[in-house]
Amino acid sequence: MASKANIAIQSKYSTPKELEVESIDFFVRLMSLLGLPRSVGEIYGLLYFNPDAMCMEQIASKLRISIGSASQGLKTLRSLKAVKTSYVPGDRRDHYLAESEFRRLFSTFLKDEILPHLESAKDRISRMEESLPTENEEQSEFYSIRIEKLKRLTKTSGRLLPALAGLLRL
Amino acid sequence: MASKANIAIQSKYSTPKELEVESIDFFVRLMSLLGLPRSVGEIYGLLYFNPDAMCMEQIASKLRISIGSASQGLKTLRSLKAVKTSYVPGDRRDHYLAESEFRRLFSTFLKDEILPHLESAKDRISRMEESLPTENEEQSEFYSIRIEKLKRLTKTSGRLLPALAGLLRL
DNA sequence: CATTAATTTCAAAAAAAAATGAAAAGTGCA
DNA sequence: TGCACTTTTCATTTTTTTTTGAAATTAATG
Repeated sequence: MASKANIAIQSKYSTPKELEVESIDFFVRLMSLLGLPRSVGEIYGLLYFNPDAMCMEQIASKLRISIGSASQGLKTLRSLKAVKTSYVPGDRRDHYLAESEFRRLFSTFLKDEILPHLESAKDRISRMEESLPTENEEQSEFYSIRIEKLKRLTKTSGRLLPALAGLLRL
Repeated sequence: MASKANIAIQSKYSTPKELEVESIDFFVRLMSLLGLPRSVGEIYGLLYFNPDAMCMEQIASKLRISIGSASQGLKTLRSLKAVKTSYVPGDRRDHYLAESEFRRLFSTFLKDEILPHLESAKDRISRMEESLPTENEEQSEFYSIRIEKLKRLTKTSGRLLPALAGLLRL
């Protein structure tokens, strides 16, 4: 009980309030651009400027969100490889640090959220080609051209997006 | 009144049902990836494989959505430059065709939805720099490095995204 | 083991986003 | 100008997403 964790044993120094607020704001917006819930942005924003690893309870109470949200949010961030856990001796709780390499975050996001859509898009385009009408010349040309454009779109995206993630050596 | 538009005077031929369904499905997903509502994807998907321009009422009734949704959705698509209007003699209603150059759609989307966020991000980072603590050496170095990474992120994005749109000559 | 602390899960509540449709506004034509 | 048709607007409803918190699960410790 003496090692109860709200006795912050090894705290280096604490994030200036102003910096913390701006950081949370920044990442809430960024994550929401990626379609992720506000709580995920809040957690990442809080961790980003924190020199010390934080446990879930600290995160939830600092952000005034429920432990359910915190747990869910951390799960999302873990799956995006946007946080890492750090071992704190004498404390059995998990402690979290922000992964500050955005490249990892984005490439995981691309792999998990975007590329699967590209895959299913390819299937869908195949099905389109099968249902192409063949009777009328002018008619089938119109549809072919449209389908061709969709193919180019998916092909280009499939090449460009991963390249993009690679370029992001931040 | 004789020119009532459901008498489809100049209809070339009609989209095969299967193609239409797949197209709507495709674009509903794509638009939702961009954070746009389902109705916007439905409308664009319907227009994409339609050789003839359609008026709002036709779109709404074909998709079984309200005219309010149709109006809103077309407004969004117009602002993205994803549809063009075409004049139909003897009919005063607006008629819509899909703009099949995706490049335009994406570059408008970037300009309208992403770049403004990048702008405000720059401001936010400036504010962060102002609230950087200066007392402690090690401390301020940690924060500086983090801020530096945010700067690189916004700078890289600001250069990469427009380039991306340019590459998309589909 | 049994206990207690930490975390996850998930049904219900709250909040946010989207769709509806009727009323208001706009538009062209006689 | 006035009428009839078309489109937009927006308060309300519906749907979807997110959050909450209590219960269930998991895991460490004495």
